[in-house]
Amino acid sequence: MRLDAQLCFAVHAASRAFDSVYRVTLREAGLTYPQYLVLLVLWEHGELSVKELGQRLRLDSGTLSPLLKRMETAGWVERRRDRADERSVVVRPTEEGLGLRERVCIVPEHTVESTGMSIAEMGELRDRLKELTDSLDAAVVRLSGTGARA
Amino acid sequence: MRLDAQLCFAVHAASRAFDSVYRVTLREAGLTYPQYLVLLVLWEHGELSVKELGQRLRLDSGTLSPLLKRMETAGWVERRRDRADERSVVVRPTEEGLGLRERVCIVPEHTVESTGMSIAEMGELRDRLKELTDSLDAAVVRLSGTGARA
DNA sequence: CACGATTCAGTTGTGCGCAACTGAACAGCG
DNA sequence: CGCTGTTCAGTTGCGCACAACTGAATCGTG
Repeated sequence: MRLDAQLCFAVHAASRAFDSVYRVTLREAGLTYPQYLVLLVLWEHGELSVKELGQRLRLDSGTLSPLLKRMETAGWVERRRDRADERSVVVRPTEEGLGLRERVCIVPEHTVESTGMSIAEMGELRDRLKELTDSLDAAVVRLSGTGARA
Repeated sequence: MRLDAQLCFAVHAASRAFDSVYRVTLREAGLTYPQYLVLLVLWEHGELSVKELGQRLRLDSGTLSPLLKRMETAGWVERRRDRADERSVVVRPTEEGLGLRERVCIVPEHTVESTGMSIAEMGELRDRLKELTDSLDAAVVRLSGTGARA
C-alpha cells in the first residue's frame, strides 16, 4: 500500500485508539470524548457561543447542535440566546457540569500513561500533527475551491 | 489544556482533515474513504473474508457489514459464503471494482502533495503513530480488562 | 456421537461528523 | 426606511464506528 494511504490509515487508527482509551476512562462519568472536549473548553473559558466552540473544536453546528442538546438534557450545560445578538447561542457549564471536573480529574494521567510516550515526545508529535492538519486544510481549500468556482 | 488532551485533539483533527482531502478527491468516483480502504486491501489481496478485512482495517462486523452491503449494492464487490466454512463470508472486487483502480489512481499523489511533507517525514510520522496506537491498544486491554474481570 | 463453548457475520441502538439546507436575526447600502 | 446579502443555530439525511446482542456453523472434549 502506498505511503500516503499508510499515513492516513495510521492517523485514523491512532484516533480510534484514543477514542477507546477515553471511552473506558470516561465511561463512569457517562461522557463521550467529544462531550469531554466541550467541557474542557468550557471549564477554561466559562461560557462560549456555539460558533466559538466550533472554531476551537473544529466542528460545525450540524455536529454541535445535537451534541449540546444531549449535554443540556444530561444537565451539564445550559444554552440561551445572546440578548445582544439573537442569532447567537451562549453555552455555559451548569454547577453539575463544573462538578464533573473533579470526577474526571484522573483521566489525564491515565491517558498520558496510555500513550507510552514522554512529555517531550507528545509535544513534538502534537506539533507535527498540527502542521499536517494545516497543510491538509489548505489543500482542501485549493482542491474544492477551484472545482466549485461558479 | 493538558498535553494529553492536546495530543488526542491533534490526532482527531488530523484524522478529520485527511477525511476532507479524501472526500474531495474520491467524490468523483463516488467512494468514501473507508470504502476506498476496503478496495485498496482487496486490490492487493484479491479476496478476503470479512474477518480478515476487519483485522487489516481495525474494524468489526458491526461497521463492515453495512459498509460492504452498500459496496455490493454499488456493484464494486461481491460477497458469498465460504463453502469450506459456512460461518465465513468471502469478499472480492467485481470487474467494476477492479476498474475503479484506474479512476482513482491520481488520488495518492494529490494526497501526498496535500500533506506538505517529504516521504521520509511521512514514514517517520506513520511509525510514531503506529507505536502510539499499539500503546493505546495495550492500555485499553489493561484498563477495561481488569475492570471486566468476572 | 453429543453437548457446551467458541467463532463467525449480521442486526440494533446510539453517537459523532459532514453536506446541504432552513429560517431567523443582523449589517450594509442606496 | 427598505432591500439584499450575510451570519447565526438548528434540522435532515447519510455514512462511519462501536457496544451489545442474535443466530448459525464449527470446534473440542468427554
